[in-house]
Amino acid sequence: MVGEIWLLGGVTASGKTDLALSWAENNNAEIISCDSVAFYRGLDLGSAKPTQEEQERVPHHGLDLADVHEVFDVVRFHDYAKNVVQDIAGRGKKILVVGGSGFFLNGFLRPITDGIEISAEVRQSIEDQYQSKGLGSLLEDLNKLNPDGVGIDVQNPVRVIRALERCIQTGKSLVVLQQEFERLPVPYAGLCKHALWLDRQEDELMERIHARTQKMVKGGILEEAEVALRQGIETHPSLSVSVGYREAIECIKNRPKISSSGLVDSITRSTRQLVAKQRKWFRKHFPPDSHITLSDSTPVTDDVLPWVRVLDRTAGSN
RNA sequence: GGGAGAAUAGCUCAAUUGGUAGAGCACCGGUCUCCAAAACCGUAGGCUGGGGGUUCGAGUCCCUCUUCUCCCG
Repeated sequence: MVGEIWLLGGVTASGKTDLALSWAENNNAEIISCDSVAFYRGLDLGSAKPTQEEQERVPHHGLDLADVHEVFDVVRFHDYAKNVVQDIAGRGKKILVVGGSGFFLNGFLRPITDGIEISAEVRQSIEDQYQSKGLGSLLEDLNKLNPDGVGIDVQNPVRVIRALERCIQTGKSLVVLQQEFERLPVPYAGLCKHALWLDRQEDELMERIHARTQKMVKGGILEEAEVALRQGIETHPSLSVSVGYREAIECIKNRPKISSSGLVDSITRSTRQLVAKQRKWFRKHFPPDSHITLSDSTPVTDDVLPWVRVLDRTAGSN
């Protein structure tokens, strides 16, 4: 694959959408949205999905790919993204990936999944064991299969379940699986990769978050959440607790106890928590010096953006 | 004007008959190869509204001041 891919990350409400649109227009690019909520149909307000007009300015991909009762995880996303990237590159255009979902963005830079498919039987039996016998039982099994140690967060059920699934499915120890994982080839090989992430001055960011939340509530996040509830969002483990929808669902269930200003407050708080987590994530996983703090008082032009070229590691090295 | 109750961590509240002040949430920090806007872990935080008294010892009992809530006129 030959072409150029530009990864634009950033915290929520930092101004990714505006910057992405103008950059894409100036640089002959198409946009791939990398937002773990915007993948889903019907979740427009909570994800601050680009409007119809915005989508007409620049071709968009990565939006409205699944229904809320499905799980569109990072594997499915990158299966999809690989094809889209190839298409766009084939048309001779640049690819601008935009989003705040760091884990998904990371999949453009390095392997993040091992490709092991867990059978429904294995998955179900471990889930049943967890429900009936608890985490300790899973840990016992995991320790038996890994006499050399497990090296994972043993207090986190999600981590333990994933690890045990892999050991049972493949018959290999975690150490071996880890070694195999480290030898996986770099994804999107051959593409010239660049990365940048946006932050914004604290006072402006707080204002933008508040404005965004009010727009969300006034625009009808409750109605959106009611539709999503009917479509089964509650069976989705992460969407049902994503920023905006968690609070809206709680509000719907407790009517009329929660006021609209209470809803704005709780969504604002969750958004700030998300921003804090995103900052930590980008600081740790994106290249050093690839970040810029935007401010209304100093508008940026394309030529001052600190894009950092990301060189592929050779397989097996660190 | 009279009566009752309350005052403890940033917030909501705990603290057995008086015995070294705790929790949840928030905040801050950290972990994570497929639920990632998820999940998990950790640190910090209080002269218990002010002042006085009783006691070996007071968040707890007594007096007083301040503030707030409710009730009666």
